[in-house]
Amino acid sequence: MNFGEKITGWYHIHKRDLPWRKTSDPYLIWLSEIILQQTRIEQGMDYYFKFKNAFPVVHKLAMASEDQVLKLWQGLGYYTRARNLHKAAKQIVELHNGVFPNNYKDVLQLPGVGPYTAAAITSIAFGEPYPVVDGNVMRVISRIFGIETAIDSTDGNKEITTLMNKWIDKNDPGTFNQAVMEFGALYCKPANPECSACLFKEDCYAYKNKIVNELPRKNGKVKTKKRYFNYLVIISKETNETWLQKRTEKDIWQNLYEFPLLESHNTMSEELLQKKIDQSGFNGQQVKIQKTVHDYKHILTHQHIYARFFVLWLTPHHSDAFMKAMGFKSAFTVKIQNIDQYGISRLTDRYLKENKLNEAST
DNA sequence: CAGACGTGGGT
DNA sequence: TACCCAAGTCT
Repeated sequence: MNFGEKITGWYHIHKRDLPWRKTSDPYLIWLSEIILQQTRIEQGMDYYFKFKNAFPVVHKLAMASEDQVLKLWQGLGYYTRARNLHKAAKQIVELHNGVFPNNYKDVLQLPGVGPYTAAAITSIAFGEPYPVVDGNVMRVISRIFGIETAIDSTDGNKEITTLMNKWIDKNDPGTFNQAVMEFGALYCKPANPECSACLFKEDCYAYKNKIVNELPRKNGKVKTKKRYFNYLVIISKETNETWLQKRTEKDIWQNLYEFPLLESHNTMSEELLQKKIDQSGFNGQQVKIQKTVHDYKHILTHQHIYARFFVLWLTPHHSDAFMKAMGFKSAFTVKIQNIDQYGISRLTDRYLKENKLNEAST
């Protein structure tokens, strides 16, 4: 069986018409690859166009601020990708004179670019013979060739890479790579694969042995943690302002903005918050919890966040003292109508969309 | 090398 | 509901 010929033949007939397949610009191919890491095409598509429009060339991206890049990335998740994208653009301008590097070794040096992405970019844009090994490829190869080694192990990855190296078309590695991925996305899917219509029916180890649903094998899974986020939505009606702060810790949503946050080990009641305020040294009489918006359960891969938003009304003068007493050192005021200029998480975005801050009087 | 890191869709 | 997973990388 000539796997390479068969799968590229299939690809020429079945491939989807995707925007980043219409270009040979390594910058745009890189952009699409970063956006598509761990992300479905339907989910990343809009972002590809947004970034392409805002930053048509790498130089423009390098000139932007990180805040601008994160704002545009808002809602896509895995925000490290956005920060690295920006960092890499600056690096290309400074180290490569604004010209996108044209070989595997140099591309691999860019922040946010690992073995998969470097292989994808250089094979597609420059015809370098490096095989891609992503989730699709691991699934397709492990099923057809019967790799039973766990794919989330070093050995498993190595076995897949060896087979891809064996079959890659040195004359057109980009097409071969995309063919395997496309086949994994459209036919050899994780659940309910199209085995009855599959051109590898006669060859596929998993199909012949009736273990399609057991391959690829995987080892580990991680436990999910519960976290309790208590946001303080502080409203100064006199100035139409609220307070925000930037998440600078090495944690989720790094460098995005949010309301001042009190994280706790358990649910925080209004009474408990009131108590914390009293204990802060701030005169608790001057602040009243107007309302509490709770029941926001925000689900991340390995974290369940139970969030509630306490709405507090304070005069500008009192809110200043309040923030100081409560220990929010880096928080700052912002006009309510300007909040949408800040990059925020889906959770904060959802709250904002469902609650009008300046109509909090009811 | 195990654990982090988002979001949304499917079963 | 809970769990899986999607064109991975970094620490």
